[in-house]
Amino acid sequence: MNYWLMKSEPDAFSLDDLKNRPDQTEPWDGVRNYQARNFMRDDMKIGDGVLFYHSNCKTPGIVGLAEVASEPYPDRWQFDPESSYFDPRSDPDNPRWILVDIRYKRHLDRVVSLKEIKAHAEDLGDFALTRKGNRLSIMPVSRQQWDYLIDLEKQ
DNA sequence: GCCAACGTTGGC
DNA sequence: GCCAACGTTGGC
Repeated sequence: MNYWLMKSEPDAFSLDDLKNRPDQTEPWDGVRNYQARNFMRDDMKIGDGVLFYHSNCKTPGIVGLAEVASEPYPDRWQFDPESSYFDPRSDPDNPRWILVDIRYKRHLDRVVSLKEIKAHAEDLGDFALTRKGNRLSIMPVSRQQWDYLIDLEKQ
């Protein structure tokens, strides 16, 4: 089992939005970054743990838990010319953008903020979230980091 | 709203 | 293949 952190802007799609979806499940569409795509396409397995992170908001941080809920499959918006996610260079026979579904698990009792995570950077070790200039929207989390971050919730 | 970081694009 | 221009991300 692998662990991940996935960023979302709450104004666009929040953890509450995920919770309120039918089956509490949503395709993680709109990813147009190759590194993030590769994680979804090559490394994610059904049941993998997901830290749901709110970015670009008042208090950026981890707000809850989700899980990978599907095998990888093509993002349909890449073929829709009306969509802002349309990619005219994606070949339907060999789709460029691949996603997985994400299912809601629970909210944390409180937000574990980026500020707080940074304060524990030394304990967390190498972590994409706290690396300088990090812009990845999907990143791997080690088991140790997962446990540590969820432990912070209770402090 | 600002701006640093950084990925992508396209001319050459 | 280089690299300047440009667009986006995302913290602050």
